[in-house]
Amino acid sequence: LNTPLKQAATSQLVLTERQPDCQPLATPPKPKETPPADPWTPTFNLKMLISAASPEIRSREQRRQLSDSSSEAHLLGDEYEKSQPSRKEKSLGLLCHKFLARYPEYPSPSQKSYICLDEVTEELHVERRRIYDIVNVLESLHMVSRLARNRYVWHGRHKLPQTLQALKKVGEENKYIQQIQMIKRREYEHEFNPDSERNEEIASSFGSSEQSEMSFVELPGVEFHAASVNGRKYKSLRVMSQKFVMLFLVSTPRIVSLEVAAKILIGEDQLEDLDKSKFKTKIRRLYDIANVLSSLKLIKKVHVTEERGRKPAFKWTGPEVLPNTQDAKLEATSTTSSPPISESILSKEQCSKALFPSKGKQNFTRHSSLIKLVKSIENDRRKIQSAPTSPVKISASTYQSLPVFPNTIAQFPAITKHQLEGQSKTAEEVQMKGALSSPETVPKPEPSQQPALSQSLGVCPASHSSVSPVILPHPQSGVSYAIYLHPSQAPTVTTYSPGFMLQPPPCANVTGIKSNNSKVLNKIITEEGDTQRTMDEPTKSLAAEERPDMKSETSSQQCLKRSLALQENNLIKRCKYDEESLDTSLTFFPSGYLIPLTHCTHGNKEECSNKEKAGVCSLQHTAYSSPITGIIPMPASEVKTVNIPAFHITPLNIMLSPNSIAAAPVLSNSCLNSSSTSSAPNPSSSALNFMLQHIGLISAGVQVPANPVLQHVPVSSQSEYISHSSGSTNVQEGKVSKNILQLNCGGLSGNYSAVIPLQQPSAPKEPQEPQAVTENFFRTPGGPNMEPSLSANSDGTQKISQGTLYIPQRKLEVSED
DNA sequence: CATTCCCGCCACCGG
DNA sequence: CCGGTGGCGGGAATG
Repeated sequence: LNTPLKQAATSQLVLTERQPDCQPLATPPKPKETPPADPWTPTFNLKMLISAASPEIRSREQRRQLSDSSSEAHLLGDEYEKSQPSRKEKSLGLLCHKFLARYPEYPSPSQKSYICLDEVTEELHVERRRIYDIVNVLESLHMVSRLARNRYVWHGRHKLPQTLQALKKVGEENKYIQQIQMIKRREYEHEFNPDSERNEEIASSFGSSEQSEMSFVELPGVEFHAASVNGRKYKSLRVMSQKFVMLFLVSTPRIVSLEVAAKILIGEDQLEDLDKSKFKTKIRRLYDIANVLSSLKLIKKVHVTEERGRKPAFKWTGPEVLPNTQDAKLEATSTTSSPPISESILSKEQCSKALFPSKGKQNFTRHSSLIKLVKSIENDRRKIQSAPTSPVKISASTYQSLPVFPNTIAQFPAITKHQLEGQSKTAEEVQMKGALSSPETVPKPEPSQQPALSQSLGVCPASHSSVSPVILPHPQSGVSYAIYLHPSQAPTVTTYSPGFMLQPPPCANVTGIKSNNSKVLNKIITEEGDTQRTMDEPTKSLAAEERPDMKSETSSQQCLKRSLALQENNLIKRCKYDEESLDTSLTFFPSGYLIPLTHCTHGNKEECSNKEKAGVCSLQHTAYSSPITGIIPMPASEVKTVNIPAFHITPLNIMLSPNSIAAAPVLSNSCLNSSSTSSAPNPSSSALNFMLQHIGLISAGVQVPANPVLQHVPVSSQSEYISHSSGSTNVQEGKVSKNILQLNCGGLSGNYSAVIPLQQPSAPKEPQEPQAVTENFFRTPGGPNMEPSLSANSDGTQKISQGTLYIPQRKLEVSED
């Protein structure tokens, strides 16, 4: 009752009036007509321009609000009122566009532009509150920073790359990937037993999250308003926004569903209440944030369709984040206590401020952090003991080879070279380093000085390491890698992937592995929004999906829908596991193509598990291996067929006892941590794809169509095309032995074989099987070498040799509305 | 009905 | 104490 209905009534009126004359027909009610330009604002043209960018939303806009009150009298009478204030016109997204239009994306450093909230609100005709929403998220990306009351400085996108890099790093440090996995898994389980709460809530508690709690990620170069940012109980938007972004940067297909995001964000601070209302609120906030991010074109809305229906999600469309190679270098140089060099622009004072935010007050506020830490430890322990059988999927995608402007393949080489040589490079690139670590998370306040800083990289939050049981230093060394592709068992397998999957990427710098897991991945993504999407998105192409077989019905329908896929999979289909395997763990059953890559030179740069300091980390590796060339093709002979581990492999050496299933999750965590810490590049599917293209195995044009359906490209043709174009590659045959299907294919650089384990019908879900540990060993160069004890598995099957890159297949369906 | 998310109350906070 | 901030959630608009 307190909220005035305000204009609602009027608008309603207008609406109703309008409808009749508009179009009685079923045709979409949405008014297409563009409003006659009628500038009433200096910025009008700008707006128009902007709105042009966003197809949907245009429409006659303004007028109304202020102007009409007076004219309302007469206007009201007749409905020629085309002005339909419509909600969209007031959307945060549009507002944000307008806002952004006022400032240059890349303002010249010399002249800073300031933002005065009062002016903005006035010019844009919005309530202040809304501007805060926008500014807050911009602030979280360091695109603006607050100077004082009502005053902000506009930085534009200059800092964006660094920010993203920083966020990514932090995201990796938190175990977001795992958390996501966990959530999905739980969800999955719930599907079948709705009510049984089970003690699984165990799983529910996310693994820790602890650290980084409420910390706002700062950049060294960013000037921040004194105490403000760190100082108070910054409940959210800013932080939430950063975390949201982190989720994108960390998850492999760069798609995050609202639901998952909300859960994670909630879980992070207070795993206690899983309130429903809280969830709703979170979602609301996420929409707010998403709208702004969308305006920035960093993300776009999509829908993921799983068996359960489609859920709103967002896809990252922003720049990929580079591995911070140079970062490392910098780090090395600047390791010591001396202030970070970073960019010239920033002042030392500022840096220090950032690093050592004043008082520990916040620490107290965040009292919970300690508690959480403890909890997380407990959790871990529990997990170890009772971990679900299902393997955890981890995607270590630390490494993004692609710079910001991916599309052009042509650029690639150039860029690479640039990276290799250009040590110094632009200021922008350089600065990244440290400061990210959130000081406050650490239980005890750090006194002063040096440490924190630079280390973004090196320093692993103690908390993590302490918690995770198994942390192995991860040494580095050349290792051979294999790409393990998971053929989807699903009827609708994506066709194309297999085609190129088989090819050994000669020079990919692939190191990561990902294991997929359950249904989590099965989904269809529907994009909505701008139609004008260019070919790009290598990522999409690689996206893989794996699906549990069950539910074939639905999937089958989908299959029909998209005609593709069927055939090609014959081969693959065989691999499909029987239905019963649906139990989560099985889903994963490893099946796929194993592609041996070869040495991966790049080591992880530093993995400073504990002892090492950033400085120590060896960067050299990265230095010489170009992002793309990290791997040297290895002759087939050398390749050993390996069993697919349920898990993913990370550059760490991990040993698992065969039977400790529980260990899996834990391991992954530890892996993650370590991997995250290290800047070691992990392959990302996009990178791979990219690489393949680059190499010529796949033609750019062929690239997996973002939306097969839309494009109507028959799968078969596609695959053919691919194989032809690539020429050298083709799958020759597969033979099944035991439960392994082996494929051999000739590649440019030799023959490779792929192994696809088949599930034995009789085989009961073996709890243990998945756990097979995977590991690849890297020998520590100098130090004690970690002894790759692969032997982890007792039965021969379980072992995996070196790194394996597992790429789950997913069917992506993109459709825009 | 579900999804999206605008609006603005009102608690805070910093000055 | 005041006005800028910005959590937060109702419920309207839209799908």
